[in-house]
Amino acid sequence: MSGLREQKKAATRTALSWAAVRLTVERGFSAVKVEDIAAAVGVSPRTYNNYFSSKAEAIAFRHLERSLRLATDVRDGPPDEPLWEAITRASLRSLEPGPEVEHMPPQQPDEWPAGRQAMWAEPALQAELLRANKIAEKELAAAIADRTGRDPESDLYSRLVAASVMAANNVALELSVEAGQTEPMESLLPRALRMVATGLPTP
Amino acid sequence: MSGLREQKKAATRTALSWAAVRLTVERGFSAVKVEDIAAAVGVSPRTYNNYFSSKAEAIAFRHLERSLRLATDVRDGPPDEPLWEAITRASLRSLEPGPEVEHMPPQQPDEWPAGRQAMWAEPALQAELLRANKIAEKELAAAIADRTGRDPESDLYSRLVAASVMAANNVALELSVEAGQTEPMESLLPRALRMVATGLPTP
DNA sequence: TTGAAAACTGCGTGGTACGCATATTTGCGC
DNA sequence: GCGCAAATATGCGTACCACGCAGTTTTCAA
Repeated sequence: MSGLREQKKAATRTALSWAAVRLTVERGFSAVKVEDIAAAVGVSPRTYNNYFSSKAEAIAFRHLERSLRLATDVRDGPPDEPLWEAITRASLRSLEPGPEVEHMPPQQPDEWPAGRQAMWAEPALQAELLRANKIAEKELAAAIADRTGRDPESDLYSRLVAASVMAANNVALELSVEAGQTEPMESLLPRALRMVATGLPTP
Repeated sequence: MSGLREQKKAATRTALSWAAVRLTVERGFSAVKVEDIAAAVGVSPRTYNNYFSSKAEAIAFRHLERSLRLATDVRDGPPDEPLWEAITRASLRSLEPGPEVEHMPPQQPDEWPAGRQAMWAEPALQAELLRANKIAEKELAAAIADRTGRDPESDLYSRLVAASVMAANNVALELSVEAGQTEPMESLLPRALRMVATGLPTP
C-alpha cells in the first residue's frame, strides 16, 4: 500500500500541483501552459496529463488535500471529544501550510496576495475548487456519521453538519481574504462555526 | 433595458442551455459536440461561444437561473414576512420547472432519470453547477443583508445564512435524488432549513 | 428612413485532453 | 543480487474547443 511506488507518485502529484499554483499566482492562469508546469517538475507534458485531466484540477488539488485532511482529522480525533470541538480544532488545523511550500517557496512574496486573489477570481478555478470542497464534504459527512453512530448514506443530520461546516469555513476564508477585514482567522473561524452550531435566528 | 433585443438574447441563451441539457441527458456529455447544440437551436457554433465559454457552462446555466430566482424571491417577498419563512417559501418555489421545458419536452421520458443521473456525475458538470450555486449564494447574501439592514460586504451573519441555506437546499436535493429516499421534498426541504436555522447541536 | 450600435458569422490559431503503442522503472519472489 | 511481471513515463497523433479578428447582417431610436 505505502510502497516507494505510491510515495513517489504522491510526491509527483503534489509537486505538479504546487508548481501549477506557484506559476499561476506569478504569471496568471492563462499565461501558464501545461508544458511549463511539466517542465518545472521535470516530467513530460503527457505525464502531467496522467495525473491531472485539466489545468484547473492540478491547481485545485492542494485545496482538495487540505480539505480532506479536515475530514480525517475529525475522524481520527479523540472519540470522547465533543463533536463541535473536534470540528473547530480540525478546521483551524487545516489552515496550516504543508511541507511542500517550504520545499519550494514563492519567489516574490510581496506580489503573492495580489496574484492569489487573481487566481481565485478565475471562473474555471472557482469551479474546480468548489468541487474539491464537495468531495471533502462527503468525507466529512462520513466521519461525522461514524462518530455519532449513524448511517452515512441516508442520514440528514450528518450531511447537514458537514455541509454547514464547509460553508462556515468558506465564508470565513472569503472574508479574511477580502480587503478591509481585520479579525484574524483564529477568532473569525471559531465564531462562524459556533454560529452555525447554535443556530442562525433572525437577529 | 427590456427591449426586443434583450429578450431575444435571453431567449437564445435559454434555448441553447436547454438544448445542451437535453442532448447531454440523451446521449451523454462527451458524445455531444458544440456543433450539435448550435445546430439544435439554429445558430452558428461561433455564436454559441458568444453566449457560453464552455459546454459545461451552457448546461449549468439553467441551474444558475433557478438558483438566482431563489435569491430574488427572498428579496422581493413581503418585507414583514419573517426571514426564514421567506427563505423556505422561496426555496420550495425554486424547484418548479420553467416554461422552456414544456416548450421543447424530452423525447424519451423513461430514459430521462438515468441520463440525468449520468449527467450530474460528470466532473466537469459538477464543478460548473457548484459555481452556479456560489454565484446565487452571493446574491442571496445581498438579499438577506438588504432585508435585515446590514452591509452585504462585511457582514458575517448574512453570508453565513446564505451559505447555510444553499447547503440545506443541496443536501435535501441530493438525498431526494438518491434511491431509497421516500420523504418528499415538500417536507424534507423545510425540515433541513429548520435544522440549520435553529442549530445543529450534537444529538 | 437612416445611421450607429449590437449581434451573428466564418476563418484561423493556439492550446488542451486523451487514446494508443512503446520504452523505462519499480517491486517482489527467488 | 537477479530477473520478470506490473506499473509508470513518454512520444505521437487526433479530435475538439475557446477565442481573436474582420466582415456582414440585424436592430432600434431619432
